[in-house]
Formats: sequence, C-alpha cells, structure tokens
Amino acid sequence: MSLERIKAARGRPKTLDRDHVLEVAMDAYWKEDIGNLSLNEICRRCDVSKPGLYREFLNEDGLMKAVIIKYQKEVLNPVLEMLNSEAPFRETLNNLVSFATSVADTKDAPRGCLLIKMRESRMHLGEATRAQIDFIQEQALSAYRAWLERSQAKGEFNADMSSEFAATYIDAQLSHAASQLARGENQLIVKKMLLVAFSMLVE
Amino acid sequence: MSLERIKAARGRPKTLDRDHVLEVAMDAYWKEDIGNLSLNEICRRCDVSKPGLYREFLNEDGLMKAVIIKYQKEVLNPVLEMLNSEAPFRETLNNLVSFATSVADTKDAPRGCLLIKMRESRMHLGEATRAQIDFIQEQALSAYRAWLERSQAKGEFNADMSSEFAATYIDAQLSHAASQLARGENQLIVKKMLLVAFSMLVE
DNA sequence: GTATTATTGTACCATCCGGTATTTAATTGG
DNA sequence: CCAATTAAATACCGGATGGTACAATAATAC
Repeated sequence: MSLERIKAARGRPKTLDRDHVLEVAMDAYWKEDIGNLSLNEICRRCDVSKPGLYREFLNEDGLMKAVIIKYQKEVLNPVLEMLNSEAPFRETLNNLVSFATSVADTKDAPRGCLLIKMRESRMHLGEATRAQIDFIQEQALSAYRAWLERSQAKGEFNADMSSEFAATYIDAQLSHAASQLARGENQLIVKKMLLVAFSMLVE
Repeated sequence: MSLERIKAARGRPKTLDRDHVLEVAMDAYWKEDIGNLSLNEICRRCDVSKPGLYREFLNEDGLMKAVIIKYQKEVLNPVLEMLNSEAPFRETLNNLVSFATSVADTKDAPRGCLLIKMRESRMHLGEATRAQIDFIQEQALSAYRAWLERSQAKGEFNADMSSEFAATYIDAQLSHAASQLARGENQLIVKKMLLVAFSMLVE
C-alpha cells in the first residue's frame, strides 16, 4: 500500500523542474564569475520565470545555498571519502593531488572547485550560503585532521608540525591549485607545484 | 630662466587633483571588492564629478590602469629591487616572505597585494588594465628567474628544478599568501605556511 | 569688452539588478 | 458547476550602474 502516488496535490500542478534549475545554476556559478551572474540571467537560461524561482528558493541566497549543498553531495563528499581509505599516506595524498588537478577533457567542463570559488567571492554571497560554506570548510578541515592523525599513528606521516597546521596547509595548497585551474592555468604545471609543495610531507 | 611658471594655461584652471583621485581609488580597490566598486562611488569619495573623472581617465578601464601603474611604481618596484641585492639566497627569500606577510599595524590598512587581487578578478577589468597586469606579471617572473639563476651560479640555490619553474612556484606561493591575507587570514599562520612551502628550496 | 579656450557639475540616458504585486491558468474537492 | 487552492507569467518597483549632452564658469588673448 501507501505512497506509490503522493495523493495528487491540490492546486495547479508544478511544472518548475527544481533539479534542472540547480544543474544550470551550479554549472553557471562554477564556470563563470559568481558576482556577475544575476538571477535574471539564470532565469533566462533555464526558462523559468523570476517569481517561480523565488517561490522555489526564497531568494538568491536560497538558490546559492541549494547549489552549494548539491555540490557538496555530488562532488565534495566523494573526495572526503578518499580520506577514509586505509591506503598508505603517500598514496592517498597522491590521489588528492590527482583529483584536485584533474580536468575533464570536455572543452567547456568546469575547472577548479566551486566551494573555493564561493569562498573567494564571499562578499557576493548571502548569509545562508556563507554559513553553509563555513560549515563545509570546518567539516573538510577535521576530515583532513583525522586522516593525518591516523597516518601519524600508523607512522606514515611524521612531518614536524601539528596535525591541525598540516591540515590547514594541505587545504590551502589544494585550494590554491583549484583557483589556479579556475583561472585557466596549465594543469600539469599546477600539479607539479602541488607535488613540490607537498614534498616535505612525505619525507 | 624658463619653466618656473608653466606659461599659465589658457582655459578655466583645472581643479581636479589627479593624484588625490588615484590615491583614493587605489586604496579602495586594494581594500574592497573590485567588482563591486563603482565609478559613481569613487566619484563620491573623492568629491569629483563623473564627467570630470571621465575627462581625466577616459573611462573605468583608464582609471584602473592608472591605479595599477601607480601601485607598480610605489609598491611593486621596491620589492623587485630586493631581488637585485647581493645578499645570500636564504636571506633574500626570507625578506620576500617577511615583506609579503607584513601587515601595517593600522587597523584599516590594506592587506594583501592589489596586483594579485586584480589578477583574481580579471573578468571585471577592461582591456588596458588587463594588458598592464600581464605586463607587470611577466616582468616579475623574469626578475625572479634572474635572481634564481644568479643564486644558482653562486651555488646558493640548487633545488632540482628549472629556474623557470622555481620562479613560477615562488610567485604562486607569494600570490597565494597575499590572497589569504586579503581574505583576512591570520598573518602568522600564513607566514608559517609560506616558510613550509619554501623549505625545500633552501636545502 | 569680447572672443576663445578649457574645465566644471547638473541632469540625464539606457540598462540592468534583486525583488514583488497582481492577474491568469490549471488542478482538486464538493 | 462552482469554490478553493496552488502555481504560472507579466509587468512593474526603486535603485544602481557606466557613460554623456550640455550649459555654466573661469581663465587668457586680443
């Protein structure tokens, strides 16, 4: 029995495709200049009226927050999963580097990391989006830290620095690589720089 | 004899203070979000009418180019001068780090580097400004390179990488530090990270 | 004093922005 | 068939933007 069909709602049927809007918006924020991307433009691109968008997401802040949450689920969480692997420290670190500097071969694929882009243009974001970004950031930092401490315990990571500082350093370098890619810099050079920056972590 | 007085120009005497406008604009672009700083706002702040500003600088692009040139003269060139010193490699590198992470103790002093800020918000800039930024960037990279090659010749720098790559790496790390400072991150942590990132260059 | 030259600021232009009031359309419940 | 409900899109709001037309002003040249 039960919710095969959800009771056939009351009023005029909804035609707005929430997921489609989020896909278009995520792609746009990821590839283009966040501060110069208007709600109007997004409405145009996914053929949705402005009041429709406001009904669904409340306001621009709401849309952006929904976008970053989608990004978190689809892109960031899989990365953080890598940190739970029992693979050797070196290997996981290399995986991180490879992942961060990988670029889909499609010509107009997004480059860099949407989270980092948003963090960099913090001033253009609303309250809710900012809060969500800070939350994700904290989450990531503690994931790095836990991974580093596990590696320390296994004797695979023993650089002369606190796990907290190392987590900050790794996050900073990966973020920097992401912005370089977003700015269009050469993928191989960026990767080489990351490896140099991490070289003292692996003896 | 001669140009004690410059011939007392013909028409209505100019009252617009070009230098004052440039000071105000440089300060503003340096401290605030470039993409959200309108010409109107700058006019308001230095009490100049909009047509006056357009007459002096042609357009927004012209103003920004004038600002970055002023910044180059007053801030960047002195840094590049450091690279001509005959001091040991380590010492000059440390000077670079200290300079990059120094923050005036005044509460509302600008943080980070205007050049890097502009490079990061490239999309908000006009043609002329972009060209000037690329020019400065090339200049800086070859200054780093020359310095590295001189240090190599003196046997003070011998990391296993080309001087070109090392120059790119150093520039990237210093730039990253500048954006972190601009974003308000802790000055001491940023400095510590820079030192770690450069640790493999000095043995 | 009058023409010439150059700089000034007011007041305006079209365009876009985020956000909303309002009317119209599509459906269910009775 | 008629109310109730929900979502739709048009058309608008005030305000900001980059940029300009234009008349007023202040000086020199003659």
